[in-house]
Amino acid sequence: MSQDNKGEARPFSSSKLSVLRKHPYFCDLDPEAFEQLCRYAKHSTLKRGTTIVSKGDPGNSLIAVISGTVKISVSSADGRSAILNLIGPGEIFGEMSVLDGQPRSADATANTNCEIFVIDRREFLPFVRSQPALAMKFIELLCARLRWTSDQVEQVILQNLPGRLASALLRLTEKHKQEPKGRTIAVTQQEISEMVGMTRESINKQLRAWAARDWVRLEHGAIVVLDVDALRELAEAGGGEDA
Amino acid sequence: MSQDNKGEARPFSSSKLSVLRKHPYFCDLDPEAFEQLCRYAKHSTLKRGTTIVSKGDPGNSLIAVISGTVKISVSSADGRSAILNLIGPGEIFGEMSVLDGQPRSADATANTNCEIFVIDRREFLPFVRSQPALAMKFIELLCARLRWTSDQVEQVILQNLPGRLASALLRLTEKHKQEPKGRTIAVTQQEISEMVGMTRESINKQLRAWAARDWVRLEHGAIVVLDVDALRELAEAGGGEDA
DNA sequence: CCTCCAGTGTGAAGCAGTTCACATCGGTCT
DNA sequence: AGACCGATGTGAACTGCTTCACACTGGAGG
Repeated sequence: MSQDNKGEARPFSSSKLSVLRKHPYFCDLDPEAFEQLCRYAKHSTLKRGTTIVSKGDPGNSLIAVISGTVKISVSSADGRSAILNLIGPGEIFGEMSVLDGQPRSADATANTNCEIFVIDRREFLPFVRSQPALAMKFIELLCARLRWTSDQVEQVILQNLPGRLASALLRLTEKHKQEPKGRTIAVTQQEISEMVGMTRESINKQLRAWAARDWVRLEHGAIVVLDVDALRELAEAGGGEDA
Repeated sequence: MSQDNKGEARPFSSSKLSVLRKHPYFCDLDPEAFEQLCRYAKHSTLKRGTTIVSKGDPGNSLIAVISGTVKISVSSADGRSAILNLIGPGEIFGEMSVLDGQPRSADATANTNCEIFVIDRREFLPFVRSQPALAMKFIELLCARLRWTSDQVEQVILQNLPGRLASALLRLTEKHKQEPKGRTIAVTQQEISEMVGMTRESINKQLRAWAARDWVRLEHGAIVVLDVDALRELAEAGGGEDA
């Protein structure tokens, strides 16, 4: 995997894990159960670009992101790749293989330098079975994932470039809705293009057109959404005509 | 909804429910639990084309298909629609809204005349909570759905027409793998086109080309896959070059 | 400070798939 | 048996996006 796996056997580190504690998936979980879960976690730091899991691998672990972002993607034989999701601090991924025992359905790579916690399937699965409340939490998580992915199918099949791009930007602002006014999405145009399944060049041209109308502002490695309503209208119209 | 909802208050009908009993989701469930589940079920018969649920509705029920097939789809403002899944006898749908309480994420319509059982959320949800084994079953179901949908995203973004079509046919043969030799898929070309997100005309031309090479045989309202390996090769190559 | 290089910006040419316009075919209903 | 309609088959024109080929620019790191 990586050459710099520090802290292999550090079972509990409450300051780091507090990031997880705050997240919707865990915030209203029984404190005792959460603490027990933490005991299984192994810490790792990863450099940008490191492969964490590969599609087809046996899925032996659940991963929680402490800092940085992880890219969930798939790639084709000819090198093109599609980004399915970006996982940020406090979120988890890899739960699907852990829960159903099937191989990994996608690749995961560190999109920036990352800190992660890894929980082994053999320890985690019995724990879920014994904690009905936690099982219900995971059901909710899977439902959320399914809605996210279904949305993506819907957009890619039904909408053209402007519509898809608008939808993708809105979906990303939803996730990152930190400050009410600072709708800054920290993604490159290349990344967006791989999320919506179109070329970077096409995405760039569309974004420039919107920037000229003050719907968005383009920064290096980031996009600031200025006019949410305009984008929402486009997304809902399917992008048919580009006002 | 529909004008011909017969048998509104028929709580138990073991002959009909045996179709469900055989299905992977329920086959190894505790018999007593299954029987109790059945008591909540209400029977309905639906004519082809009937709307069962609409996107955005509150999700108050879980639906099991006894006979016929149900189409899960979404549609855009301009009338185009995308098929997300086809649900056959013994399968269930609508579980997502029941489990997470969010609105329906797609439309469901009777693709043929159908018999269904409907289970109310208020009765079903406490039942899942009280049956950890059933909760784990639903976790597996959600994982399977997520894999199906992620596959669809992957294909639509990464592959061109031949690749997508090949992948879609393979996915459908997987579901219907009844007899080892009779790989007949009962879908119209229109339906396939809405699953892969391309026009019927384009799909028809590609299918004809394959029929000329004896990779498939075209029937009315059905496609018979003759050369699975040829299609698999195309699907894995992403459809790049069409041999 | 200067050198990289990942990220961005932009035009011209090509083509995969759409759109539109039909013809035919098969099953079902009366 | 005829009428009807959903499903299939097919060509010609059109177009949205890709492909390719560049120039630029800002920030990180020696």
